[in-house]
Amino acid sequence: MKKLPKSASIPTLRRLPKYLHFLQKLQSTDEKFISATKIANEFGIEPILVRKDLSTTGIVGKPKIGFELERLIKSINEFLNWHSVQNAVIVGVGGLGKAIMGYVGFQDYGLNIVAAFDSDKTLIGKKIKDVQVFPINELPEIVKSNEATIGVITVPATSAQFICDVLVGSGIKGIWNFAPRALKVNNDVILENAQLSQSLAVLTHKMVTKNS
Amino acid sequence: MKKLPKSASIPTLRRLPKYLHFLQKLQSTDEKFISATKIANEFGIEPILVRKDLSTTGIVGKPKIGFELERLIKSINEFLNWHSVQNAVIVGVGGLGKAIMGYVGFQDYGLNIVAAFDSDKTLIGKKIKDVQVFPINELPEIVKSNEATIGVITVPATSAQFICDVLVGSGIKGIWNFAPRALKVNNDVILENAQLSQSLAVLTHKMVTKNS
DNA sequence: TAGATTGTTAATCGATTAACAATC
DNA sequence: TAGATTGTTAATCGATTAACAATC
Repeated sequence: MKKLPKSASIPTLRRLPKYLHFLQKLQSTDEKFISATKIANEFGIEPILVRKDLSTTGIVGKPKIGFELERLIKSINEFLNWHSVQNAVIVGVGGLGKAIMGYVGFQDYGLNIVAAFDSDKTLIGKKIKDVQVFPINELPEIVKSNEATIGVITVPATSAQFICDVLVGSGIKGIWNFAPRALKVNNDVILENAQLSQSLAVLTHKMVTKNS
Repeated sequence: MKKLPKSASIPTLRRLPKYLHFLQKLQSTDEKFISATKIANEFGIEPILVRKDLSTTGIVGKPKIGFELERLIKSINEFLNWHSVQNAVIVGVGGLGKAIMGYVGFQDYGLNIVAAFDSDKTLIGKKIKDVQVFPINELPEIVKSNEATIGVITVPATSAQFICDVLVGSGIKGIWNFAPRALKVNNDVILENAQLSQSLAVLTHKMVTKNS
């Protein structure tokens, strides 16, 4: 029986994809092992922090040698559940929605966008990078028939909560919210906010205070 | 003499925009005051955490009444430096680049994108939502003549470091990096990573472990 | 006045860092 | 063997939470 992964802190979860990108880049070289020290140097952080993060994923390294590259990549991918494909739908085919629909990199994260939805009739029936746009009223049926588990919200703030409710009502288990609005969901649904403003706030504030 | 804002923790900086969105929504009602308790309830967090965050921005509230809505919004905006306009350039006019160029909401964050750059000759000279696309070799001149301070990187991972170096060499003070690659910058340049994978990792991992 | 809320000070909690034995 | 690196245990640091006097 496969044991369930323990949960990790949010800072750890946010660092793991960074490591993964670096490790995948290394795959094109002929390195077979990588040490936590080398990873830490790449990101300017402490080696012990990398060791802790990696051990959270369940991997065991070899003293003096480090971690086997292939196994480490596999361990992180499995820990994040990126090794299995999750079907997702996206609601809101504006600029950001189109960008997400067209981003092939999500395949690396196991995210498979099976359908898009929008209230704009001129968009319905069109395809953006192989993903077809449907009217909102077909959402519940399409979510169920595709066994989609993740709903991506890229609608304007004013309709975000309504769309969220439709998604959750259709059986969606995880909401990835890009709309600048706080959403309310049941306890059994995971909500992750991905507003660009959060990241921009860190940048602009640090720029002002860097000399104080 | 205006005193420089103290620096805040990253968790605080990431929460402030959320409060701001909520407060701006409240502006359309006739509420003039808001308490930290009400804000906390909106986001399901502790009131004392909101009070600490708000006091970091320098605002002082009134016992029993709360915070004056207008002044609170102003205080957060000034703390994040969103009240003054920062000129920015964006490099990489792919899906995500176009989405960011077309997002009018950045005006609320004081971000003014003055020019875009791409190596694709078929894009050069075109305009996406009033932002013109230029060749990379014109970047230093345009950054300087516009006094741009922020560089947004939406190019593929393989060219991200090269573009970053060009931006920093042109005098850019803050890098907002969307490319899935670790970048190296000088100490006097602020780097903020905004990879979608960071946020997705939190979502997908939590979905797997929610019952453990 | 009584109740609600602020802001300060102290306590707790959790994440990061340090120390070090084990080991390839 | 000696040096480098892992993984465990303990210490430190910083963020969150609790307690409570001040006050509109």
